[in-house]
Amino acid sequence: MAILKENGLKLTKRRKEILSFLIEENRYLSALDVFEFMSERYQGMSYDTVYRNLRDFSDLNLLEETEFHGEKKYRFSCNVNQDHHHHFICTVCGATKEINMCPMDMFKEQLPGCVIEGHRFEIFGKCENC
Amino acid sequence: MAILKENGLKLTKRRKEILSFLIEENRYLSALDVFEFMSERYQGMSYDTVYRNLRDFSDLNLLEETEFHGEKKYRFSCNVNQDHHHHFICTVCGATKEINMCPMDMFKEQLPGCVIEGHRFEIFGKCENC
DNA sequence: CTCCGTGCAAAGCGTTTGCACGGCG
DNA sequence: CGCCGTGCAAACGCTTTGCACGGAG
Repeated sequence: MAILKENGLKLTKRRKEILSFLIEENRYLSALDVFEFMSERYQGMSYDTVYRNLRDFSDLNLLEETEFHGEKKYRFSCNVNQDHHHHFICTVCGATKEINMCPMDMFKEQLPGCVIEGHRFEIFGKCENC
Repeated sequence: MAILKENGLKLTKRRKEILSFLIEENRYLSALDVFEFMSERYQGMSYDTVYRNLRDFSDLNLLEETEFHGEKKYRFSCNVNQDHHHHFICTVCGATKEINMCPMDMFKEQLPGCVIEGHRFEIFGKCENC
């Protein structure tokens, strides 16, 4: 949590709770998911605060951010493991499982003239609980 | 184009032009891209018509649909090659290059209890023209 | 001549922003 | 006590929908 202070962000109750919740849940959540959880604890909790904080956390690389295929909303998940990895993602509950294989390791530059800036590899499906 | 008729869609001038444009461009385009092109040909061309047709084409699997990472809008590209494949995608112009390697071939089910429903593998970067 | 396709307008959804108050440090 | 964080409200961008007219079959 020290990272927050280092970047000039104050350690408010709401921030702590949002982060704790994401760490505890350990899966991809929408802003609405977080908002609903927070609303149970703070009456009058506002959507904007959730968004702003998720955005701030994400900018500090505390979170992983993705969009499920065909969905237009952002999904956030707390990034404890800083190593490069990919995910199996449950499209029902957002649960993730780390996949250590990276297709880029197998993929030897067959793109003459192109500058590779990033990649994305995600497996979607239903986890054992859904 | 016969597919349209088979599914009860009429062959209108706008439809033909939208499809031709997508085939000719051979890259991921936003609805706005298509709208702007169409507007040059038909004054009074409406956004809704573009959307409706892109949606219809996509539902008939005539198009590939994706969202660039961090973008909230849909991108469409005409799917001539029906074989399973992945893409290098230029984040500037939307140009694509087919990648024949599929990471799922290397990936032997290490996800006990999970039902795999789909996957996504995309490489992002700049193409030789951008 | 009958429907489907279209343009127009408005609504919808998720997200972002401006402003003034309130609480952390 | 200064400034960042927050709630409220409104705006935003992209997409979708309802309705009545117009064109394809």
